[in-house]
Amino acid sequence: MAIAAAAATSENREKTLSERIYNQIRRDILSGKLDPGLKLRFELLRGKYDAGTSTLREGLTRLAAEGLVAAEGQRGFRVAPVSPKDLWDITRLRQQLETEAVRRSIATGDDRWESEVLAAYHRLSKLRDKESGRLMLLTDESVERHRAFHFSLFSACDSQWLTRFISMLYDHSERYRRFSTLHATKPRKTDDEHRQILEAIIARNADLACALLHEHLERTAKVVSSIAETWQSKAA
Amino acid sequence: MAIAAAAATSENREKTLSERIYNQIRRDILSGKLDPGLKLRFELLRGKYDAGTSTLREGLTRLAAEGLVAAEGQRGFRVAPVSPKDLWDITRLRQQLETEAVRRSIATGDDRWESEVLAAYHRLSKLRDKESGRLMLLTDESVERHRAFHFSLFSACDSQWLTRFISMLYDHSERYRRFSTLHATKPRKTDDEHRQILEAIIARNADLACALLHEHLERTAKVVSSIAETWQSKAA
DNA sequence: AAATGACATTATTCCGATATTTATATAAAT
DNA sequence: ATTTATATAAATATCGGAATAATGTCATTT
Repeated sequence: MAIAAAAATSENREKTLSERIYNQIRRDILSGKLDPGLKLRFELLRGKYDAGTSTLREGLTRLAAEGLVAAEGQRGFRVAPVSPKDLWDITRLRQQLETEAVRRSIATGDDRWESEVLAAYHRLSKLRDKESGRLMLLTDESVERHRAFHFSLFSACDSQWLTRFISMLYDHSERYRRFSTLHATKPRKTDDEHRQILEAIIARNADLACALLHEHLERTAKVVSSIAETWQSKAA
Repeated sequence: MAIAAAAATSENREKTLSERIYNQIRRDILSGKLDPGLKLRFELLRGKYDAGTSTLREGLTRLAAEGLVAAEGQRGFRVAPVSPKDLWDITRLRQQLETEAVRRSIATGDDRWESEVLAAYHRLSKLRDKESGRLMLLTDESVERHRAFHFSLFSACDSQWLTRFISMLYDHSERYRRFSTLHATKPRKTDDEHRQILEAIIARNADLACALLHEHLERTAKVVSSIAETWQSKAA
């Protein structure tokens, strides 16, 4: 079910060129291929993404509404800058919104939901590297499974707006995470944290699950911001 | 300060045609001039707003990202539909986000912030109709002052993301409120509620202020949804 | 009733021309 | 040398129309 939904969003949704362009640029920003603060000139983009200016503007405008690119009056677009303050702002809100969503999920979710969480965790934990035994966090596949796990935690929450906001924040976090992981020296072991959250969910212990999730997000942000010395230069 | 900021957003920001178009259509949707579910054909819009298709698409795309218009693959755009469920979804989130923002404001706000809240309330309460003594809620001026008051409550909260989300939800709420007020028989007296919130803020009583705000939003939503029988037809 | 196919409508996209604005380089002045 | 002014270049913003593709309509056929 979750897999089908993921496939639907990445293929069925891309009916128009505009959608494709939007997703392409989006991916390139989230993956760090386009550095924060980078000026996005149309001449360049037209060649790179093979589309007309109108179509490009549409994609960029949409990304601007999401906060992934910054648009200034008559001065074009640039990749949204990053900053520690922004990271912590995002993290604080994620903590509040995601724990709220988890609570709602636990309150209304059924067995099917539980099994979905379990399945999502299973798919995520299967991503260990054969040799090192560590999770591989930067492949497209693992990024997708990581996202799927986190979202499964509150997939039983039926608030469209809550899900939407969480989704926006998650994507921004993901950019920070990827960006920092590129510069990281030693990877963190997140699997334990994920499993603990899973167990709390299955046990229907909302308080525990939320505390663990809260802490999980806190730690992630700490790791990311600890490698943030190099940011300032790029953001400028 | 708040007035200057408001003027800046409505004039300085409108450097490009795209901005103007976006704001115009936005206003027309929020004010109910464009009914929920209405198909937005380019042929029509080009005449109505005097702009080319590229520019219009840009505006509509932006509005779609905000949720004020619905965009479907190759089937164009339409004004976002309304539903009781959506209203309550929005209301629940507003209650949570705005109370959080108020708490943060009370925690960090200084005297200047307090006086801003007071001033905003004063400007709002001055809007009573000379004859009936009731608040006039549908003029542009009163809509703006009402918004200014609500946002002053947490203007000392420095979270960009929180403010942004609240802003999005507020606008959607406003559409519901306007829409229902058009069909309302007897207007509600909200002035007392506003004043009570103000007093709790000045007293720095966070719990009380949040409880009052929570209740205020609850009542507003109840009034709006009670006049919602006519919705379904329009949304279709 | 369901399926087919022709036709009109609409959405999407690109392109080239133009106006406007911003950025840059050069020269003049203090 | 720093500032100011001016000329030049570069980039953005916009339009309008043409080409393409998808969708919707409706009569006809099965």
